[in-house]
Amino acid sequence: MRPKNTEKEEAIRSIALQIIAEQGLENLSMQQLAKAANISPRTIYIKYENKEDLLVKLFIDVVLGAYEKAALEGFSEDMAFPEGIRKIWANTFSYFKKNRHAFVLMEYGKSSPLLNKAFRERNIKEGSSFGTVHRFLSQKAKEGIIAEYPQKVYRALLFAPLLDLVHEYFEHRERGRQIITEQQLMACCDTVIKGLQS
Amino acid sequence: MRPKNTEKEEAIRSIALQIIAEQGLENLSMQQLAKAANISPRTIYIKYENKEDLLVKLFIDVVLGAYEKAALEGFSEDMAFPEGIRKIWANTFSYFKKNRHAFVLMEYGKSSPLLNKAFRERNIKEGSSFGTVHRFLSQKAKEGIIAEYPQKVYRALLFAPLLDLVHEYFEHRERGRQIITEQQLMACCDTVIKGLQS
DNA sequence: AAAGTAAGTAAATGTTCATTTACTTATTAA
DNA sequence: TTAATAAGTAAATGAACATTTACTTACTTT
Repeated sequence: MRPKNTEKEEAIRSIALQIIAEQGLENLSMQQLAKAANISPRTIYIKYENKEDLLVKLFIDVVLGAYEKAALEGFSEDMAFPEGIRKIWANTFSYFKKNRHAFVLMEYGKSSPLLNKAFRERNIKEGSSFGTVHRFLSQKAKEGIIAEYPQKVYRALLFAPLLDLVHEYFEHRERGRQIITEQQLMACCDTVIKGLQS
Repeated sequence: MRPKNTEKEEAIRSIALQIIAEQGLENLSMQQLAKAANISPRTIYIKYENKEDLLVKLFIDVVLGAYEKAALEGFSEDMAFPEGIRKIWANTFSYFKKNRHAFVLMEYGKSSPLLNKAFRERNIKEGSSFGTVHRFLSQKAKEGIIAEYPQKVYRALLFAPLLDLVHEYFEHRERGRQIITEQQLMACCDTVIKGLQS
């Protein structure tokens, strides 16, 4: 049996992300993707059932999976509250700085019904994606270190500003202006931490 | 001269938003839109140059314009810091609760390169969209009421969690669970305010 | 009341889409 | 070394796409 060429699979994935980042999810076509990856359209269908399957796998496995792993690198539930949050912020910023294309598909996850649904279904199957962070926050709340809120509220307070600043970072970087520095980002992180601490 | 039928224009806009919210921007087609609005495809082209023109006008005029107006209803630059921020949060929540379709296109504004570009160009033309809020925050920083940060950081801290919670609100509402209440939202708002205050 | 005109329609245009068909190639296991 | 088989290709398929053409309708102005 002839073995799969993993180089081609990798090309499909990275070029798909590139097209999505540059032209938008709404302008990605299978034929264009095949052409850009220098393969036949049929080859994509050997590796993915159809276009939706490709998009969902790109989003869940390549983008979300890799991001979550990177975000939690060196994080542990027994860290102090500010220490743990700062670790995740720093990890996230440094990961996406090197992976802009992944970040754009991540943002589509908020708007596209297809990706939204895939995200929900994954969370039901595998439990909440950030189980470790969930426990970390519950523990700190129980200890009285931070105010008691639903997890959704923690997530909004702690991570929404972070992702917004990553977006801003790219917005500026693409235009040759260098505005958001790691220092500013971490100052913002401390502000969020301060708001939550009792 | 036969006058334009504004009912038809309104139908195009509201049905386009509905299709985008339910099937995604990537699945909106001009023919489907015409059919759903009970008009000929040609009629859309009387009112809009092409598909991109329609999307940009929907995003900028209908969605962003209406939202910004609603968000600033009753807001004034001389309000106290917590009072002003709470007003914008309450306005935003109550506006989007009644306009879910608009919120979805708003979220696409973060990911879609076309809408992103349109947003940037509008801000250059008309000045920052939230000029009033910009001045409000600068003033509070000058008075030493809040820490000094770039406007981008204020925006990330003050509004990103709000939009994230609106997203969560719909996620729950669509599934028959009623989790995020106005009370929880405003508690979250107070946490953000507390973090920023010196 | 009738001429002028923009709004509106139905149907068609050529293009591009996702996906498949019919075939070739490369690799492994016997 | 060759039979078996999955990986891969080039080209085709029919559907759906954005947009236009050729025409009709309805309103205003005179």
